[in-house]
Amino acid sequence: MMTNEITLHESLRSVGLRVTAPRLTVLMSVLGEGQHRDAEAIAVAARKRLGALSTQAVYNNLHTLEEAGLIRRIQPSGHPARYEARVGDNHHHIVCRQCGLTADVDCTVGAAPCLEPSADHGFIVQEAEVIFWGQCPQCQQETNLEPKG
Amino acid sequence: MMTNEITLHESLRSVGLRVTAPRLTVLMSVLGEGQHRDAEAIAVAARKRLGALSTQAVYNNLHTLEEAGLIRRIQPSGHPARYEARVGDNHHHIVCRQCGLTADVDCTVGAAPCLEPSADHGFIVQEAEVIFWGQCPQCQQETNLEPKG
DNA sequence: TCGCACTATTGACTCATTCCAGATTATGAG
DNA sequence: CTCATAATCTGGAATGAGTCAATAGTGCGA
Repeated sequence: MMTNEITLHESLRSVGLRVTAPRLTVLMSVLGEGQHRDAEAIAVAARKRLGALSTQAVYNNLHTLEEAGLIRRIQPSGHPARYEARVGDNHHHIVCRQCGLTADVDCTVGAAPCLEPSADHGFIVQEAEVIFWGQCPQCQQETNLEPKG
Repeated sequence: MMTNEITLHESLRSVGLRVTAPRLTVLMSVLGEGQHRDAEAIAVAARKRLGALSTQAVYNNLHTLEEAGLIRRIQPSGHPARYEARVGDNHHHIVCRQCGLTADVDCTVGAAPCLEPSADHGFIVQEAEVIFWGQCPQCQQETNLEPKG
């Protein structure tokens, strides 16, 4: 706990960011249990520790931390943006169409597979993003319980 | 023109949809020039032909047409949803981070590449979506014109 | 031709996120 | 340690994309 906090403190400083209670807490909330949380969930978690925290501060810090490369944002179609701690490795995500639950997926192919589009239309390609769409275990159960589809 | 309209009329009927002027026009606007347009652009294009059309009707029809499989929706992170006509083949998209311009990309690998995630976490995987992020030619130029990055 | 289920319209409303202006505060220089 | 200041936080208003709900209108099969 304490140790962890000191470590986070250092990683903030190492990327040239000021260390504030809100920032530290937001970072902890992204890194902590229940990965791939959205801004709202992160705000709730952070407020639980700080007592109070403005929504704006949550968004500010999420952006700042993302720009600094400490966290990563994923925004699945039709769901609010989610944030995760794993950065640097290129893994993908599987998202539940119903509830938006998101999980990590390591690509079987190992190396980034189709990151070289055939025709790039003159675009400079910076990054490839792969999202698997499906249904999470929880929603599968709920669907099965209903008599009609 | 006329011929085209008759064809669209038939394809609507073939999927069991009623043919109304708004619906036909929205479909034409998605299919027409300037692919990958967002709802707003489609509404503008449709109004140009019809004189008037409610935003709601545009959204209703986009959903209806998508459910019927006549058009496809893509929603790149941070940009409004875009619609395209190509359906059935599995191609991907390259999106400009700055302006959101979207283009089609056929994957070099041919068959869908990494569509089999290693660990699915109990998810039922329905579909894989690949988005390439980059910078379109237009925005490249504008970036180069600015002295500072 | 008629009726009704499907569509369109209008306007209010939600949700995630951003903008703004003023109050606080972390941090480096002295 | 103290101060100045630029970065950060707060509260509230605003935005933009999209949805909901009720009423009016219409395509199309009988």
